[in-house]
Amino acid sequence: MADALDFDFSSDRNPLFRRLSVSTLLSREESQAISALPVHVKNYKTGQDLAREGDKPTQSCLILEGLACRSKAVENGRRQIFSFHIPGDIPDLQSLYIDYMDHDLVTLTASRVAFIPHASLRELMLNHPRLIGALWRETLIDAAIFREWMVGMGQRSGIARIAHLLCEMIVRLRAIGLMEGLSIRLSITQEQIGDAIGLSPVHVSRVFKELRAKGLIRTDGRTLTIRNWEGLVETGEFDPDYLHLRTAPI
Amino acid sequence: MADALDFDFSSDRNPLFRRLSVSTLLSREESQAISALPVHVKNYKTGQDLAREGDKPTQSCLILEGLACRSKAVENGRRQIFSFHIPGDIPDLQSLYIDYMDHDLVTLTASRVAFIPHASLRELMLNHPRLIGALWRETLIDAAIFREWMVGMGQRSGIARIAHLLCEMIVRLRAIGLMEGLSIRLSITQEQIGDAIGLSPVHVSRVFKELRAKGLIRTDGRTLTIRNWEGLVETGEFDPDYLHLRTAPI
DNA sequence: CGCCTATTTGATCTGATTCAAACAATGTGG
DNA sequence: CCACATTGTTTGAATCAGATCAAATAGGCG
Repeated sequence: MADALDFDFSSDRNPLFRRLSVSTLLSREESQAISALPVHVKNYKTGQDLAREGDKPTQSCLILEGLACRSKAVENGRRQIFSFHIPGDIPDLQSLYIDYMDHDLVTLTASRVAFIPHASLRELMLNHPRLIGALWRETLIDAAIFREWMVGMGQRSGIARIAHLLCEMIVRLRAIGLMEGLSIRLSITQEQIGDAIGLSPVHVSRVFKELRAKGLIRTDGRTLTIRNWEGLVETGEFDPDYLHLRTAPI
Repeated sequence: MADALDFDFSSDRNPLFRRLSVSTLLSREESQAISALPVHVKNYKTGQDLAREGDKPTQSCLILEGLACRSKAVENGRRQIFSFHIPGDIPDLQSLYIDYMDHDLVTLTASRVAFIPHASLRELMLNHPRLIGALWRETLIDAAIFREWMVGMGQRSGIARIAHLLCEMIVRLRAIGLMEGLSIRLSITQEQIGDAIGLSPVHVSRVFKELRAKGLIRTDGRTLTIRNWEGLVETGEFDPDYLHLRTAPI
């Protein structure tokens, strides 16, 4: 973006416009209506709550910069992470039609987030019915990703699950221009990866070692570099269709 | 229903009306519009496909009788079941805004299913905007259930997962009047339970033995009887909020 | 009845957890 | 800028939950 401190919400640079454009060809009027949405941008540090279990949000948020996750704490001090959210994602769009949050939404890095009142989104959809489908679809893709994670947790081995998650993050980050060459900045700890796919942090570490040993990836701090994409895809039994992104092959 | 061979789609007996009424108080007009939807009822035997991975459905279906599940086959001959669907459920409502099926929808018992064209549903929502939220919400609850299953697969022990699933089925069946006393007819094989929560059929059997030994349930063929609801809830760490059903306590 | 499909039980094996400790990286205040 | 604290990663050893393999029962049903 032009300026790190401010966002350009004008028509075709608007992050929401860009997001919905992936699936839906938007008209000038629709695009302008989106740009006219009243947004409220806020900065967050690592580990801050964007929404908490039990909240009844009156607005949804759009990640502009940074990384967030949705998670739920469980009895024994454990927690399950349901999804990681990168710029362009609208992680709590569901709150538009589900009264209260049944999970938390937390930043994982310093982040910049735009909030859009539910009332404005509802009005937008009433005036531009095609946007109903475009937004609804976002929540459906969300569910499709959940299903894919369920397949992993239910049926795949540890190494396949991690390889799959890495493939997913690579494809998604690449789609929004956040891959540099063959590297992504994966701002997630191994413990968080474990919370997401149901493995202990210790085992995540061992699996990473194995992925490195097999020559599939290289890690340098939090930077992840692909060494063998085909191999990674095969190991993770990864098929990007469920992301509904329609990107070029790597 | 009055007649086993036919369904009453008139206003307040209409299964879709009843379903949406759980969350939304519907007006007379809305109710009539729902009743006026062109539906096409069809009977199925056990194990038939209602939709297949790769399909591009032009209608959504509503389960009237019987039981269905959504599942996805994986490489090694395994499969993951994502959800079980009981009468009143609209298991493929997502196909309204997601072009192709990324999983299968299959009957698990003889079933009776009503199909509603997507075009009619879209028109219904355009004429009655409040129904947008009512229907969208159904897909969001769907995702909420996925999240809860993810918690189970990622964080809970085998016995907790099965207890949780049993609690879920009990609460859902009870909500539609399919619990008799403290018993439900659970028309699911132990193997299918295993496919749903990521356990081998052998282990499912052992866990059932344990649940019986603990005096939590009784099984008689496919009939499941609650012996200790509190205990079952505690074992499964079950909190029905995620179902968004608002039913009386058992 | 006899076939086919579920469930149960036993024995063995293994992927992943847990506990523990060392090590590396990152951040913080003096 | 260094010393120190904190957080994340790695490695080893012991253990365990659940998988796998194999075979015996038990139910449904044409």
